[in-house]
Amino acid sequence: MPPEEPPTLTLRERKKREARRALAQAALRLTLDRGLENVRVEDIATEVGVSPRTFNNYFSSKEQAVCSVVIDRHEGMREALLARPEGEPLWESVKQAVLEQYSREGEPDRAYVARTRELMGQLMLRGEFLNAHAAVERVLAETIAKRVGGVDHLLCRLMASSVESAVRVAFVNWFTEGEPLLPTLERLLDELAAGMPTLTGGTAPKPESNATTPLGESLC
Amino acid sequence: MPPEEPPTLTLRERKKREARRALAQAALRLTLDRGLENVRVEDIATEVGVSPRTFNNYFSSKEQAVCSVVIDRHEGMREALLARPEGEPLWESVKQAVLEQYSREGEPDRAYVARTRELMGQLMLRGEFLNAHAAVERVLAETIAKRVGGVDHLLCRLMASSVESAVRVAFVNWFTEGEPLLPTLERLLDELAAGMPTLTGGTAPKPESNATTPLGESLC
DNA sequence: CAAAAAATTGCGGGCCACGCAAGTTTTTCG
DNA sequence: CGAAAAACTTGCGTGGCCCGCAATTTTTTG
Repeated sequence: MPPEEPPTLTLRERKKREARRALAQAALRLTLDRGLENVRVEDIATEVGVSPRTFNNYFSSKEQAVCSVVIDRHEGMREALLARPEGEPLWESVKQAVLEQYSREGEPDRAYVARTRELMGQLMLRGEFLNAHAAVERVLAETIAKRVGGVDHLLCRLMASSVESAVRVAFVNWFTEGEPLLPTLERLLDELAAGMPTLTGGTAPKPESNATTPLGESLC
Repeated sequence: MPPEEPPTLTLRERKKREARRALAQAALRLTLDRGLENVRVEDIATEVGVSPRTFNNYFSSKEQAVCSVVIDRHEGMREALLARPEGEPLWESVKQAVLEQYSREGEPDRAYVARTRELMGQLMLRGEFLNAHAAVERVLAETIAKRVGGVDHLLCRLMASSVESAVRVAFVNWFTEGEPLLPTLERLLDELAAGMPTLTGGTAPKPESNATTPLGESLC
C-alpha cells in the first residue's frame, strides 16, 4: 500500500480540483490568444483532453471559467486579512491584505498587456467579470465582519464593496493608462479611508479641522 | 403638411424609443411574473407585437432588456447632480442627487417584493445587473468630473464606483431585510464620506484628531 | 411623388447549456 | 480481495439564443 495517506483529500477530490484548474487555465490561455469570441467550449475541452459535455459539468459558461481565476483570489485575500496583527487599524489591515494579494500575482506580463486589455474589455462588457468581483466582495465582507467582531453587517458589506470598487478602478486604470497597479491601488484605498478629501478638498463635508487636506489642491 | 415640427425628434426616433421602452417593460413584467428562465425572447416580442428578430435589434439579450431600466436611471442621476447649487459640498450634492433619484421612483411595490427578490437573485447571478450598474457608474464619474472641474479622473471614478457600491448594498439590504431604502442609503453615503468611522472607530487610520469619531463606539 | 435611408422580418447557421441514460472509475464494506 | 454502491464522464438529443444576410416595408428627403 502507498505510505501517503492524504488527510482529507481523497483521490477523487484531487482529480476534480485538477480538472477544474486545468479547464480554467486553458480557457484563460486560449482567450488571451484569440479573444473570447474565437474560443469555443469544444476548444477548451479538447485542450484539456476532456469532452465538451464535461466542461459544462464544471462551468456553466466560458466566461465563468475564465473568471474563476478572479474568484479564486478570495482565498488568498481572506487569509491575508485574517493574518494581520490584532491591534492594527482596520483600514491599514485591509490595505495591506489587498496589496499583498495583488503583489503576489505580480504586475501582469508585458507581452500580454494588449491581450489582457482586450480581454478585460470583453469581460467587463459581459457581466461575468463584475459578477466574479461580487463573489470576492461577499467573502471580504464576511472576513471584515469577523475581524471587527461582526456587528454591523451592513457597514461591513459597504466597506468590502467599496474596497472592490477601488480594486476595479485601479485595474481599469492599469490596463487603459498603463500605470503600475500597486501604487494606484494604495492611493485609492487611502482616499477611501479618508472620505476622498482630495476631491472634496475645498468643500469638505466633515472638515472638522481640515488641516490634513491642504496639499490636495495640487490635484483638484 | 402637419403643423407640428418636433425640434430634434423625428418620428422615426420616437418610434424607436417607444419600441425599446415597450420591449424593456415587457421583459421586466414577464420576468417578475414567471422568473427569467421561463421567459423566452419570443414571448417578449409577441407581447409587444413584434418579431423575435427585431427584439435582438434592440437588445442583444434578455438580461440586457430587463436591466435597461436600471441603465436609464443614469439620465435622472446626471440631471439631478448637475442641478445642485454651485457652492454645495461635493458629498452633499452627490447624496442629495442619489436620494432624489431613488425617491422619485418610490419605495418598490409591496406585492412585488418576493418576485423582485427572486429576480435580483437571478440577475445578480447573471452578471448583467452589475453590468448595468457599471454603466451608471461611468456616467456618474463623468458628471462628478464635470462638477469638480474634471481634473483627477481616477478619483472621480473611485467616488462614482463607491457611491454605486452604497446603492447596491442598500438595495440588497432592502430586499433581503425589508428595511426602507432611503434612510439606509443616506446613512451609507454619510459613512462613505467620512471614511466609515463607525467601523474603524476605535482604531482610525488617520485620526489626526479623532475627536470626530467617539460616538461610533455604540455600533462597533 | 419618387428615390434614398432606415427598420422589420424570415431564414439559416453556429453555438451553447443542460437533461438523460449509458459507460467508466473510484470508494466503500463484508 | 471482490462485489455492490457512489461518483464522474461521455454521447446524444432538445430547446434556445444570437446574429449575418437579403428581401420587404416604412419613413424621410428633395
